[in-house]
Amino acid sequence: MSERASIRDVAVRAGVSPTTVSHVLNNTPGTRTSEKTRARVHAAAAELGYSANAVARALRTRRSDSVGFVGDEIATTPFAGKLILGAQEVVRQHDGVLLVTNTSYDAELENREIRELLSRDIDGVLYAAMYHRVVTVPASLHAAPVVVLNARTNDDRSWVSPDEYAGGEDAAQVLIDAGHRRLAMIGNADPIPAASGRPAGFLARAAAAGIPSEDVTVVYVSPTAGHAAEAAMRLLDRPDRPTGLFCFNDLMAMGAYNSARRLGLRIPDDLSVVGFDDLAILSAAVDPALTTVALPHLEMGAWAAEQLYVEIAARATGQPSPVRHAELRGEVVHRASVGSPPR
Amino acid sequence: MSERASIRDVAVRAGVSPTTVSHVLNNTPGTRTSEKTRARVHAAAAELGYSANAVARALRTRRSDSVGFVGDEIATTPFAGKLILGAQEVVRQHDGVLLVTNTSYDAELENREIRELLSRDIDGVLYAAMYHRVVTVPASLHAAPVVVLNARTNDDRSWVSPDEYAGGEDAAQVLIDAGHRRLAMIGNADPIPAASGRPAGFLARAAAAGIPSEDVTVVYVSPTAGHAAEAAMRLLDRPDRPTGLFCFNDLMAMGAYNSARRLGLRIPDDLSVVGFDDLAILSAAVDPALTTVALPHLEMGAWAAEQLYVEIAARATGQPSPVRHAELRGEVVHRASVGSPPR
DNA sequence: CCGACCTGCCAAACCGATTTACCGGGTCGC
DNA sequence: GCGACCCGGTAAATCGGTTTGGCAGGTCGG
Repeated sequence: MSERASIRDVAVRAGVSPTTVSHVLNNTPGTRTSEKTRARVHAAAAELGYSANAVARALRTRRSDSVGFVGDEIATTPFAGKLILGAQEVVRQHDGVLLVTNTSYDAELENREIRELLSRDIDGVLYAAMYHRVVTVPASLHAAPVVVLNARTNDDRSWVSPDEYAGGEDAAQVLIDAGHRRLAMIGNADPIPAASGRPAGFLARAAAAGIPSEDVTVVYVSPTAGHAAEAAMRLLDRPDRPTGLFCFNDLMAMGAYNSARRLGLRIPDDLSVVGFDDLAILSAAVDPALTTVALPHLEMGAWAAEQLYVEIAARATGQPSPVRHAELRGEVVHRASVGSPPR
Repeated sequence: MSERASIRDVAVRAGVSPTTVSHVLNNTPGTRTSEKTRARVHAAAAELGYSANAVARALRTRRSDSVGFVGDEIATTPFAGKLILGAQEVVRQHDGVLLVTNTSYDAELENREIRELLSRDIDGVLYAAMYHRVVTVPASLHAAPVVVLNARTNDDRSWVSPDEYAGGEDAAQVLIDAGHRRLAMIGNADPIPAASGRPAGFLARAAAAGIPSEDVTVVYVSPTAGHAAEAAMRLLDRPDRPTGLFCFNDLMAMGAYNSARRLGLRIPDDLSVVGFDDLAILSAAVDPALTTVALPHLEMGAWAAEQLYVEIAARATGQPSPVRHAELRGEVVHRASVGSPPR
């Protein structure tokens, strides 16, 4: 273990001082070193398999090349993994490392974790929510660069969230493209951004396609498969039923699937269904596989990490943090639940 | 940012030396300090909101209170989150922090990530697989404490994996308890531990319950919903069909669901189905909700972290690492896909 | 020929903790 | 009354890097 080479070892082997080794290996701007010496240093470092001790460096430079990822729940959705992965790819390019913590919606725990991160001189934090909502960044983070991920905030901080409106538009477009002219949406009655954005986009696109407003229905229910099933039952159990149905999320689409089955409606022959979220495990496994609007988790994670590095760099040069916001559009994943309208 | 109090600030305020502050705050064994002084130090630390800089401490002690979590894929399954969460709870109790990395089954990337972790003086690493298999710990980790998580290894290292045999037993028991006497299993033809363990336990328990061997069938197919559906078709499309069906995993159970539906068999009235994995999103959403054997991810994560800390402590005192192995039993999650056998 | 300036390199300070080694002063035993 | 020992505490070294502030020696312009 302890046989790791230090900068002194490299210096001795190259016949120079540690200062020079540091300058050469870091390409420190404003320093000069002859080509010959540079070569000797590089050779010595390579022979010893030297790589700088990140802890020592962090102590001196007050920069640890590590960023914290504080999430509210990491265990129950596959979303967390995608957010983390997207962020990680960017962090890796910066030779950094991700410190992941989970707060379980527990404010006290969150503060303890944040202290723990701060005591490690992290360069910044990604403050992530597992579903799109409005968060407030804890006061303990006031001094650190922070980007809010998969959420928005009223604090003066950068954030990135899904473009819910565009998602609603895209869902409508899928149905319209398939030829549907009688549409419905089972929405979410909760007061969260997605619950208003998705139907707004859906309605707008339907209107833009010239579908009369009496031919597109939106109902709002509690976001469970059970409530969605009831809503679908009411929506579908009549002769002039919609032929294209957009559900607030994939889980609710499963409720619609069940109701359709009970009513003897085949998907996609009698009814086309579009979901939201792209819970891949679920939507690819059911029969028929569910066409759905994916959430751009990978992209959001990457965007947030990029932005965080921008803010970290700004702070390093003493400039104010450039606050930015983004709403990213998800892609439609075409599977088998959408077809032409009946007859 | 830079207004964080240092140990010197505390020392000045308490009118003592940094040495004493360190002794008091860490309760360093073998040192003596008067009650009065201790009180002053604690008061000063509290007033300044002091907490030690973890980077400086790590540099001096060569112990960073951080452990690496290196996983092969973190984005595609909800398993990763549970493994991480289980580990994290233990790590947190040790005032540590988890550095999460993802290798995407890419050996070169893996080595880069490991170097990155090692350069940060991590205390040990959790080497995690997302599905139970046999792994070999990369050579670059030879000097560090390592516990293999959700996998086993032939290297001389600790590991923890699911008890596949017990899972197979439990699945059989669920069906037997419900009264079934004609059983089948759709197994996995891949050469992985789960593929042999689960059927072995299943068969053993069926035999123990006195079910004649000609009444329990096991077939092995490629682990996809499609292949499982075909297998289910063959298994179920005859009069003496089994009434209780165990599927290698939840995804394959979905295939069986589809075939049952095609054959006009109702679940659980005509056919009872037990899955494996407890992909909660999936199994709770389908109709009927799937009874399944859960994988003990949380518990494995916690076990691995505990064991890692044992090995870290051993190393600190110069003892050899106590290598241990564990196979943890998952719990049966009872939902709605198991009922009494028909008639 | 002198001073200014450049080149190439290094010694020492520093980051913030822990750990080692030691030091006054009081107590105790004899 | 003297050495041994305990008590409560501190100064300085240390971990492994980076950064600051120079310092020889050579070159160049005037």
